[in-house]
Amino acid sequence: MKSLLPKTYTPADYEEDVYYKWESSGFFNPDNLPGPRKKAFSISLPPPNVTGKLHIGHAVMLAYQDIMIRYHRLKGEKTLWLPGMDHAAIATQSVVEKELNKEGQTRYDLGREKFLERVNKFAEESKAVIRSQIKATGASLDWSREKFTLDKDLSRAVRIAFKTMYDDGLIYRGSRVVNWCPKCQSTLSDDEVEYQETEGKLYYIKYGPITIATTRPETKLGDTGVAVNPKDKRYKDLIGKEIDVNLASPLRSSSSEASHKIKVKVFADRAVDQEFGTGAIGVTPAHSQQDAEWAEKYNLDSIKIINEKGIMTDKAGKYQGLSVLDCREKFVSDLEKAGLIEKVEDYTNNLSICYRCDTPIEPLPSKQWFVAVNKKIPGRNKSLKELAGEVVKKGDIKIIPDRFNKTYFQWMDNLRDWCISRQIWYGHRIPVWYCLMCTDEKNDLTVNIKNNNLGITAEEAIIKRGTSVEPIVSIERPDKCPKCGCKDKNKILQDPDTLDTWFSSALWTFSTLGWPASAKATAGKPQKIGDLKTFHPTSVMETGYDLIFFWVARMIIMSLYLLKEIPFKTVYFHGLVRTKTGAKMSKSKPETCIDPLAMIKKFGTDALRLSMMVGATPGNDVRLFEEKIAGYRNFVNKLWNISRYILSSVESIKRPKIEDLPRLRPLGIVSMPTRHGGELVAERSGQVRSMTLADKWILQEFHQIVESTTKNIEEYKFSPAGEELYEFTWSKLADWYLEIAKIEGDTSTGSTHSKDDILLYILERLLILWHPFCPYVTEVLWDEFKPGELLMIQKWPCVNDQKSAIDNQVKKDFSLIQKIITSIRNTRAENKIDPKKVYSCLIRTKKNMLIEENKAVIEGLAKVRITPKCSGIEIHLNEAEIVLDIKENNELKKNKEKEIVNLKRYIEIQEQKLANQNFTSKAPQEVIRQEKEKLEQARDKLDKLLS
RNA sequence: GGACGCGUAGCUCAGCUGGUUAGAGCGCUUGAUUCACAUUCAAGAGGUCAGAGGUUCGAAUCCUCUCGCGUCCACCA
Repeated sequence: MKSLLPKTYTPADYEEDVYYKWESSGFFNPDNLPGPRKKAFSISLPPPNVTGKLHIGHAVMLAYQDIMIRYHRLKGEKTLWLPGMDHAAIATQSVVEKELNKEGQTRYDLGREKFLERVNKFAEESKAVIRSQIKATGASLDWSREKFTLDKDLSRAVRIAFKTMYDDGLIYRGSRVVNWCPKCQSTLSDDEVEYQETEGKLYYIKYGPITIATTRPETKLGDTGVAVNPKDKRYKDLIGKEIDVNLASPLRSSSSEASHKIKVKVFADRAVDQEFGTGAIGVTPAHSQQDAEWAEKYNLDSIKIINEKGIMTDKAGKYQGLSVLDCREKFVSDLEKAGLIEKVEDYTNNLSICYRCDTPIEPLPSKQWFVAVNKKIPGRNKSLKELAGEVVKKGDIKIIPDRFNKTYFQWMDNLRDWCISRQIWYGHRIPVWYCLMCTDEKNDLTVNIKNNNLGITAEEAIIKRGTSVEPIVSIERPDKCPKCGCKDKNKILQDPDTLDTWFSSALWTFSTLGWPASAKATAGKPQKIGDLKTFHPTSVMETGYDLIFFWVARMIIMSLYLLKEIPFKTVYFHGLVRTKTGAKMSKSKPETCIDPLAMIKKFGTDALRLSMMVGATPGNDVRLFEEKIAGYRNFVNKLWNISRYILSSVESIKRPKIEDLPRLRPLGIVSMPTRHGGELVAERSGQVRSMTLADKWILQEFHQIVESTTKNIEEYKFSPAGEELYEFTWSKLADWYLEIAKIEGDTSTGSTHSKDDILLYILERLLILWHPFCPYVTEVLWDEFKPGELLMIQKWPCVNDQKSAIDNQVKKDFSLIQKIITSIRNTRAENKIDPKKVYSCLIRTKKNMLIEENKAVIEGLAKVRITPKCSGIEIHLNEAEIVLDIKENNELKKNKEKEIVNLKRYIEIQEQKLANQNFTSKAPQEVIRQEKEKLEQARDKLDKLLS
């Protein structure tokens, strides 16, 4: 054995070297793993955004996934964990824009090309930072397969996906009211809109014969209708009529500028709530999705009065050029002057805001690209939505915890067409081109250039907003216009927009495995080759429940559509990390955030990982704080010292080199206890010796923990797995067995019960069991144990049924020994006697042999000397009576009285229970037997206490 | 408005396919400590399992309602 390990484990001294050792071994790559490994196990890492650094949420997901990956690798499976990062379009672009702003510039100053260079540079730097931070968490990712959503091949996958969908009619360009963020200068999908309760006003405005109520008076300048409920008697006569409304006073000023006349059509729709406001709603088709739907249904005009910058357009008359809020103020004041405001109430409304920048969303009409989710897919007679709902309903994809099934279905059922075009520069540019020679507007290139402040060329602006330009959808830039044959590159322009970042993320499980090159298109299911064939569908998708809609649902949609198979078999949702008081950790309040890297530095990666896993239930949030992490740091140190003790004790008693010790069996087969002439024995170099009760007990407990850990991990019960292993390691192995081993295994006193083989046998396998949870410390210890070997590719222990059968007698007997020891210790402590003194002690029991066999253990651990005769304090256990040679003090007497009262009460309860005929006739025999036994034991004990 | 989660020891949480005198870690109290570990060891105190009904021989666990906390979805203009 090498030099002794230090007393305390200092993670920072080892972790980097260990990771280097793992990575350079090549075993993160499944192709290099030893053995046949027929079964594959794969996880695609949810790609972190290249926006900065790792946060605690990443650490959680990495921990869960690494546990699964390491477990399956140890199980002998072909295990792939594929890393990558997401370009995170808007998020990344806005980080860089902020940097630019600090330098006094905007992206428009740089221009598209220069700006993208800058973002790419930032992304590359960010990737390097994140990569090293991920490594710090111990994640055993196959870096040779690392991907980035903007990689060449992945970008091509995106374009192919787009074209395939376009050709199938599942992607279309349409003019609709979209969610527009005036700050990001882009559309957002419905899922990217968040809601915030805001104190506002509800204005009652006189609309000719009708009064309407609104929270956004300025939009009334674009009203073309008034909606009422069909049952509402107040407005019955007006339904179907068109009314003229003048939204300013003609009295004060005679100039036409001062008045704003609109024509509104009154219609009835059941969706209108009669109770709200006046029961009449001004309808603004251009600036509300709901109103736009009505406009289509009731054939209303749409007047765009707010532009992309949040400024009133020329259609707003004299308010043109004002910001929305300025316009509201001015307009309300004008209305007031004109006497058109009936009243103003305080009102709390749910303001829609951008999930990235919290800016209020401005719904406005725009020509954008959409994914049609309700349209039947040609040849499949199902829509994307139906496809994605089905696989979860049928159970092809299992969601853990299953309550998220409901969330999933609800979202899927209500899903509307997905707006995928974004007006930002960073991302996958839409694979669509337009031929200027084919458009009627080719002569209008100079028109409206002044209004173009979107940072795109005038040509692009016209193309994008134009109506008559035929899109050319193509995977690569077309050489010529398929329609007119024009070959002039300057006349064939690409759509300036980019795709929603979630569009590329939706392809993640397969675009990273070589799709589409690795999937030959055939009439039926695409034929897969290479990695795609081996690793897709992936085994598990592990992510936070906050991504269920953004990402998980969309991956399911895309995989089913493009590959005709599910992207993953199981979805495991972990909870979000919160502070000790349950508050959300938010980037805007750095003081609330736990920095995973700081914790790793302070307590070690293993401790951080355990603190995030143990005590957490799937889908429920976890509260994390330093004391908790420190607790697991202590545990890791305990494991360290257990190993240190075992390894050094083996050496100290002059064991031969570890290699020379009898190998019980090759790893992977637990074979320790064998029956030999009816007696459990250890096999060692042909020599047979009997095992003590403690030996049998710890081996039995160990085999149970091998089984339960395996089962727990297989069933995604990571927290119970960790808890049970923790309990075994600390309470059973360290606190009991090691202490006993010190006594029984002390060969210097003539004992013949050397524990070396059992200790090494357990330690070897225990390190493997712990490895998925705390990879670093176990690997360091393994190296001390078996220098030159790598723990991460050992074989996971398994137990065959026969060997793991529980011998209840062993359990009972050992439990009695424990109780005897504990009760003596307890009595000693309560009587405040000399802790060092060895007292005489008499044990009366039917199991004399048992006491005799474990005499040394009892004497050693309870600090007593067992004698045939003794008087003093009596301790009454169910199966034994103990007399300790010490004088009783008052405190103990009080305790005794208390115990008598408790026992009497308990006996009464048990008697009543057993006297109840309903109980005895209906409860199972086994339960009745147990209850009777408990009653008997309680009575015995009471008798003894009273005697 | 709809759906979901949570409310168990001072704190953070397990347990919840019904049957233990309800568990863990931290904290607290008492004591120990060359001999693996003070990031330790031994012992202890501390809970009418949010409340009220119900089902059952039996409920922390199943059902109903109430209260409190939180989340998601929809959205009223």
